[in-house]
Amino acid sequence: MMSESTSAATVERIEPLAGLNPAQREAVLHFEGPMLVLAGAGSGKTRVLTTRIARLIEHHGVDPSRILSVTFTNKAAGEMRDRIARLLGEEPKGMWSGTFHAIGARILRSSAHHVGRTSSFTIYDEDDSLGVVKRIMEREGVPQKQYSPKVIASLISDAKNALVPPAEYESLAMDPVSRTAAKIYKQLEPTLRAANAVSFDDLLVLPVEIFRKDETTLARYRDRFQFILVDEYQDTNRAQFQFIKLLGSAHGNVVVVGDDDQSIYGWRGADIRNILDFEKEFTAAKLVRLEDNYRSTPDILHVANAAITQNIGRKGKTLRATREAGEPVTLLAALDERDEADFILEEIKARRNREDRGLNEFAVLYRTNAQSRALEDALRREAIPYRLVGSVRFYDRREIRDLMAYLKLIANPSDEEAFRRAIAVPKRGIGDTSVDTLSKRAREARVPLSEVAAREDLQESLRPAARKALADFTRMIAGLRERAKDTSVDVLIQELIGEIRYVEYLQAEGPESARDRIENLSALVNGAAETVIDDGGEVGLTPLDHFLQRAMLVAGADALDPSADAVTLMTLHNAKGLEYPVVFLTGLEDGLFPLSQSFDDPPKLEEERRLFYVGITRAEEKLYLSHTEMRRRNGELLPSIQSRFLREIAASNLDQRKTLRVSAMGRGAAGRDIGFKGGYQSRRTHDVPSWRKVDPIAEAERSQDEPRYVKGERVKHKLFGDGSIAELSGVGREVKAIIDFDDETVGRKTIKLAYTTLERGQE
DNA sequence: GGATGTGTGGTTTTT
DNA sequence: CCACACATCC
Repeated sequence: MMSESTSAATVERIEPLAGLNPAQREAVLHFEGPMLVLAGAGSGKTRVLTTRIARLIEHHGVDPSRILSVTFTNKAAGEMRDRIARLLGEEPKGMWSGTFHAIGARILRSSAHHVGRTSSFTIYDEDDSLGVVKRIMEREGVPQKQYSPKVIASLISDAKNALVPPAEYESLAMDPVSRTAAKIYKQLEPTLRAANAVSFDDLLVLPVEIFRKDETTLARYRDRFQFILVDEYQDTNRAQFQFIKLLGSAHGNVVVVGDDDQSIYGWRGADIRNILDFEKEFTAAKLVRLEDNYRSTPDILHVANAAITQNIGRKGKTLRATREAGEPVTLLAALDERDEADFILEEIKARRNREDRGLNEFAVLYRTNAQSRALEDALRREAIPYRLVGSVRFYDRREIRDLMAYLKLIANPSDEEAFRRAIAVPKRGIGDTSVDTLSKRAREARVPLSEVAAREDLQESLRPAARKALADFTRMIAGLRERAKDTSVDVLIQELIGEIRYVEYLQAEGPESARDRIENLSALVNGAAETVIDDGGEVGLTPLDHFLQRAMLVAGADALDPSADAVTLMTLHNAKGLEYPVVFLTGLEDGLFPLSQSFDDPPKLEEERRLFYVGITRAEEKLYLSHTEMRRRNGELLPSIQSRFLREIAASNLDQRKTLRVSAMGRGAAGRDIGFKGGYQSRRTHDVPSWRKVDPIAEAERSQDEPRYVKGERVKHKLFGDGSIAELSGVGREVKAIIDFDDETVGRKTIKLAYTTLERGQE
């Protein structure tokens, strides 16, 4: 295996263009000027990109340091680097490659003063930013009950990604929610600035702001990056477009590669206009289409094409198969998510033996992270190793966040979020009320929170005990900050853990959970040790800054080690850009995939369909599509309807199968016992026999067409007694009623009507 | 200030 | 089903 790839690389090195089809060759040979490459799934675009970069360097003599290559994940950036290195026989030294966020952070480090930060600014993740939003809302007296901080934060995030500044946003805000968001947005920037922090979105927005504001800085980067390449261009947002435009429009040497059919980040601000505007902004851009698919069998591609042609808004492109015919695509009906997981498990075991496959050749994909659970249970039961991508990110674990807060505070004394978290854990006699007092003081005196903590003259309102605790805390952080100057990050973390007696703290709160958590701590220490070796920061970052930055920007898929012998479990979004011989695409049920939120919103539904298309095209040899008859969702067992996406594919293209439990169910009452195993029975499904759900579509429609209850109507509930309907909301199975019950101990309740038996009142 | 318990609300996807 | 905000008590 090893020697094989080495020799392949040697061959490539001698003739890198060999084996390219005409379209690929055209894209590779293109030298200067703009180019848009529409690359279908599996059409060899990574190869095109890497070969082209290698050619720029080797054939055209372009210095690697003049190349900027933007990828969607850090892992993709690393892989691209490796492949180029193999083509060239040496590292492309000085080439910048990474995600927009990583590149933005890098630029910001050296130009931070333009936007009121220092080079050790902290990057706030979503949770941190949400915390800031909440605190501003509190300060401004905005009731969080009325305006959800999450909604406010996401409106602000949308505005940033569309490059709409606070003042402009305010002038556009008409409804109460947007007006509230505008108010918070206006305060957000000064608050972040005071904390010497930036949000994720700022990593894109602030560089653009600097480029626009400061011609010298812009010129520096524009002159440096003579050749710009952007992968996964369909998922860029407006801020990213501006970024590219500012850097690239002068010389026009910009190549973007994308596939409008795989645009799945509209909810994050990705804007399909970017593809159309590219040809407007970069006039006379060359257009190349890669439509030959080298990845999947004809059967799989057939299904993929059938699915995606249902979309109206697309440029239009058909994948052509180049591989030989293989197995048909299997459509599986399972009883519930457990049954589905069991089937997948059996198939994996069978194929592993029969076809001599490694576990890393299998991937199980799903729409939502919550779906991983049944799959994990099944795999764990049989001791089959698996790898969960994304989900609870390593850095999101509580124990890691705790320590990271300390590290952030050590690196950046102004970081208020970090201060708050660090001082709270472990408990040291300073609670929220004290911190709030200090924080208020800090704002009045216009100094960072940590300075108030260090200055006794600003703490007169505190109890003596709290003062003492605060002084100890401040001294400890100062000591660690001093240590950080000449200590490696891993050693620093170890000292920190000892200093705050963190292991003892974890053990005190639960001996059995402590084991896992302590293990994570050593993983953090190991990770820190590796990062330092890995690459020296070139912008004069301290090792700690560098470590923190990396930690904040890793994606779920970045950690994926493809060589490990384990089944991969991940969301469809995480699967972008990956491929596997055998793919299971699960949970194809209306309301889950596509999600019900997209039903009455055609653009959203099309995005869901593109996600489906992305999933299908991950498969090389064998694809399974599965759905269940019923599924547990948020602790509720709900009957499911086969996804409309499946109904769009002609049955003749599919090998249709049922699990034993589903077949048993169809035969009669016996199915019920098999279906509902102990504990699975839900009170809301009580006397609705599952096999009666053979035509759930009709049922869903029926319940939609009949507004069976009206506001004010009197009803009787089996448990809660009589009451009257105060409010009705939702459609179909989602109809909910708020009912005021006469019994005052019951009071007001919100009830989902579909599975509750209500009797009509007498009045 | 902090621990413990209860109600409530929300729940898609992620750099 | 879970996480979180809030209330209550120590």
